[in-house]
Amino acid sequence: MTSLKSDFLRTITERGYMHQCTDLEALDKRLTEGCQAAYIGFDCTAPSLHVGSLMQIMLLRWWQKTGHKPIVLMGGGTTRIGDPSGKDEARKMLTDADIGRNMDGIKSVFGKYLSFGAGPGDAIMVNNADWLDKLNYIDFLRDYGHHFTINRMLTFDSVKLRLEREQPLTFLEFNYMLLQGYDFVELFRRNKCILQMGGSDQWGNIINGVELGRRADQAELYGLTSPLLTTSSGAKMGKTAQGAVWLNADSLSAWEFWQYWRNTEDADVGRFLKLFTELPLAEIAKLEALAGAEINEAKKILAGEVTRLCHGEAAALEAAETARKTFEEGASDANLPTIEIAAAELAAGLSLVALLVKAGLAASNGDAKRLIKGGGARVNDEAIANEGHNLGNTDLKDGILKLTAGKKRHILVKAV
RNA sequence: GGAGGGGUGGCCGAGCGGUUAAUGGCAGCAGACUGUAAAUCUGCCGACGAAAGUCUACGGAGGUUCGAAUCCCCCCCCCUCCA
Repeated sequence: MTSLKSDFLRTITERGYMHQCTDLEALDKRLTEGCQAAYIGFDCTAPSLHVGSLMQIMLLRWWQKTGHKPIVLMGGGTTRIGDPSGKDEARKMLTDADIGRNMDGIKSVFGKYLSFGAGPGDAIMVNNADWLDKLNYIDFLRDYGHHFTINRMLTFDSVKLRLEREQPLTFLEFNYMLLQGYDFVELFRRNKCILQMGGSDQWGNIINGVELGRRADQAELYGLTSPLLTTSSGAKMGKTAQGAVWLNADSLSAWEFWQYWRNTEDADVGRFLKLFTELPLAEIAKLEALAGAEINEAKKILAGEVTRLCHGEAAALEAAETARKTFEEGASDANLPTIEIAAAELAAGLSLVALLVKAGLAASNGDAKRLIKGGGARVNDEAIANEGHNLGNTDLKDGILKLTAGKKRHILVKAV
């Protein structure tokens, strides 16, 4: 591995992005011969990407930083089919309108990580609906179908696992890999794209593209995957109680995003610093060596760096400061998530249960009661164990009341 | 088309006429211990209701019964084998 000559491969190997590569040596050589194009495809299944895609985004960023051209492929066409990779069941069909909306939401995040333009090293964004939607069924089968054997397709995990688990796999989904394979060939033809990257669950799909390129165009294409990320305790990356850790600020606030990284498990700090920040490796080595409570400093740096990339410097600093005041001083900070309620409603006496629900700290009245009964509810940092507790104007301090559920979830309630 | 096996709460998976809002596990929430970590231990874990209680839930629709997730009929869906 130390023999790698290209900046890109050396960097991503050192930092832990590398899982599998179709031909590491040949790709390494290609990359030393000047600017190349590579792509990663993104499904349009939700209005925002989440941290599960962050490693892929960082790969494209390193790709560009090391002198190459990134292509962001929006799966406007393939999302109409649905990738069966790693899934036990077909996803419900998304309408074209949903896909369009999702794509609009997803697009915005790339501008923060990549520099787009018309120059040779500038990133571009393409939508595979542009070519997939126009495909003619019979033509496609005749031109490309004969390059794929069912025998081979059945050996890919996305298909094999479904069959082994006796879960249905529809013909629609079965076709997905052909289309993704065709995407690669299309991007090779259009943009001289020679590399497709993706998560390890995309290996089969990527291989199909590489092989199709060789068979159809005698092209030498490459594939590279990143490892599936789990936390040290085995959980899939990017899930919290509230759901996925979204990258778009309107899906998840910068504050919550910062908090997610701040709460990284000790054992993951070094790994995450390498993958999700651009700090030099020497500095990361020092940070991850911190023992005991000191590693919290490394977590703050991690949170700050990742948030800065995704949400900007100002948001990152603000989140850090809010966290400092809230957790280290035990004070309130005006930048904590805030909801507003009518002053009259509070003056008339409002139950703590109702307010917890209103603030989103409890899912239902029953949930709120359980929270209170369990000793997890606090008003202005004072624990309240009485389920029937009522709040009034006297609970306001400068027109604001601090509501807390558990140790970490704080909401400011502002009477207006 | 034929034969057999299935569809249970976010997931896995018991139950197979009442005491079953439905065992158990996972996930989740809260508390304790800590460092806004992990592990561990404890409690909670359908909705509404102050409560009594009411409602919703075991693929869908009917039926039998005092009473059904459990029995019967029809329908839908999935899996396996056969044609």
